[in-house]
Amino acid sequence: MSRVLNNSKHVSEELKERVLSVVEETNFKPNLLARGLVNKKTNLIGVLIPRISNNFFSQLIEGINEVAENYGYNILLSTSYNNLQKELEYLNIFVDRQLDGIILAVTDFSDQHKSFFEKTTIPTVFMGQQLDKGKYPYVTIDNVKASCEATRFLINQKHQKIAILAGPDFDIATGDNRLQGYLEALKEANLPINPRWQTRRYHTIEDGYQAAAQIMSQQERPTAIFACSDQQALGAINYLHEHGYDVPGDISVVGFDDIDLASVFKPKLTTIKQNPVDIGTTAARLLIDQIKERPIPFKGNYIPFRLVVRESTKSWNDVEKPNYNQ
Amino acid sequence: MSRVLNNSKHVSEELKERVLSVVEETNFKPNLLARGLVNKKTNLIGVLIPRISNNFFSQLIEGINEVAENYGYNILLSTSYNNLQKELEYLNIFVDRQLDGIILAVTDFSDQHKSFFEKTTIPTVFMGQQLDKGKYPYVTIDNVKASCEATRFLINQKHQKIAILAGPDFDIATGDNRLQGYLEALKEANLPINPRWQTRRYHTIEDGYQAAAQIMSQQERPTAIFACSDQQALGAINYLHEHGYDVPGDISVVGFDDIDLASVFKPKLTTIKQNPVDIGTTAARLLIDQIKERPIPFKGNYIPFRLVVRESTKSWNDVEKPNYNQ
DNA sequence: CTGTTAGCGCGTTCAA
DNA sequence: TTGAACGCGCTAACAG
Repeated sequence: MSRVLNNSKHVSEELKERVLSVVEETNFKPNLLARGLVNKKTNLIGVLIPRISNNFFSQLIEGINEVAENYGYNILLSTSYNNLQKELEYLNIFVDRQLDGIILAVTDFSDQHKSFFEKTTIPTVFMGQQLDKGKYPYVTIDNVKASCEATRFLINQKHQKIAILAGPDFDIATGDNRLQGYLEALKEANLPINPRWQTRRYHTIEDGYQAAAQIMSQQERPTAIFACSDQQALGAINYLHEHGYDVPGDISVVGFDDIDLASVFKPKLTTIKQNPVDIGTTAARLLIDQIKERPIPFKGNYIPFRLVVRESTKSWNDVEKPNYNQ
Repeated sequence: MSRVLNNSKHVSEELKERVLSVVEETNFKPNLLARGLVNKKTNLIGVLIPRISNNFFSQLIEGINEVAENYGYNILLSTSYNNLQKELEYLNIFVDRQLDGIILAVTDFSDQHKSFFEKTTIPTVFMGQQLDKGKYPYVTIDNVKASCEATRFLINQKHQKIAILAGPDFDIATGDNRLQGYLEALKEANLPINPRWQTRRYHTIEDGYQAAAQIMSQQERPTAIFACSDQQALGAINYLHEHGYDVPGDISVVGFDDIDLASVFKPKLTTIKQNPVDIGTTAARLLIDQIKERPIPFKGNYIPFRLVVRESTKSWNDVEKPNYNQ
């Protein structure tokens, strides 16, 4: 029976047919739990992300789902809400449930993470950033480079006073890395670096609004803002509009991600376009390669990005200098 | 051993401690597959939705996840992309994997669905609409009522020519039901019903744009548009802006869902606010009640909604009648 | 109260 | 080539 269903060799045609007809008649379904118990395989991939209701992450999942489906895997989904304890809890659940692999978008990489991944042998792929010096396979865009490019673009547009709304403190990718790219671009152009034009906040509209408020309430104001997420960019623009600034007339704003609505928003957002679905599919393929013990070509897989120039930015040469901007 | 771990009665303190200390030392983890094989329980809930990268659905999942977590369940996530075959495929996988329960957001309810659910005994809760005359437990907002309320609001605003951008043909909730509510409100007010002011399309920005194009290219144009999703509303406004209409100056637009960005968009969207997280938590609780064989009070659970009036609508009395609107 | 054993439904091994 | 027995790791039932 088992031999027929699993396409073993050395089975006579006759027996095969006989078994299959009985299978058909009795509507027999193999018990996947029992099978898993013997095979030590569950055909289940654990996906752990900070939150689902963020377009970026949900698109990652769509990508993962697409290839997982093709290979007969299903997805066990969990969300950490950026909570370290929860994250480790779920990782342990993944182990207990004997999942075949894990795809993970962490923000922070603590010592506890480290010791966890040293202990476990479950194939794992990280998304969103390189971790522990590239010890584990990962898929991401090059955040430093992307951020550098966005900043350079503003510099080419003759902006000299550029603020950045980076991700929260613990977030390496959208915080540290993107801040780094921004600083590199500024240094490269010999522009002054002003710590007061740098904020580290969550990627929400509200936080973007607050960040803009904080930056614009200072004596010296920037002429351009580079927000490390479209959400923060939208929040910032909202603040600017409410306080009488025109975008891009008075201030240019660049976002990050190119969410659905970035091109519908007024003004249409200039932003770095990531392709999260690609990140997801690549991560899933990498994971399945690992599960099947195929050699992995590269630990680090960088997914292309590109700057999409729309209407929220303007060359500083072209704007009539407003008098409230000293 | 088993008795200790499962908190059976009649275990001496001494044995308990002895066992637990060994468990501690050897870092013993029970094999959940073997346990499931015996207990016929997986502590896994299958969630099947049309797509993840839609804020409405991802919030549903967040709600489900929240209560599932509290009860020790994990989520097996699948997406149907509104594809009937895929949907049935996944439902069968859910059965094969012996999930403890299913939460499902279908758009269509075919005969194949029907026969599937007549055969299976897995506890199931539907989200988004009542199905098969309320035979199965479901959680939703009252789409007819909500749509009626939105339309009534426009009527109270003195609009007489009101168009509707409804959901796709096969979609009962955002298509049929919302169209029905719209029609009821019009009849109630003795307003003319114009089939040319009704479209049935997907809930995307692009489709909203196209729908608006279709409606506004006619001889007689409406003065208000009720879009059955914020996405369509945004697309419609985009079209209107591009073609010289002011919103709400020339045309009022009402949306549906109150997505994140509805309040940031210009003009801020008047829309029906659903609470998808509540729908998710309620569905999950209902499902767990069913799994634990607790009696379910109501098959139908209606989650409240409310109309949020912002800036995309205006009383028709207050607008200067433009000459292009005959 | 506790040690032992049967059996959950598979895949695999060992004879035949 | 194939049938039968064994064991995956657990829980439940049965003795003791």
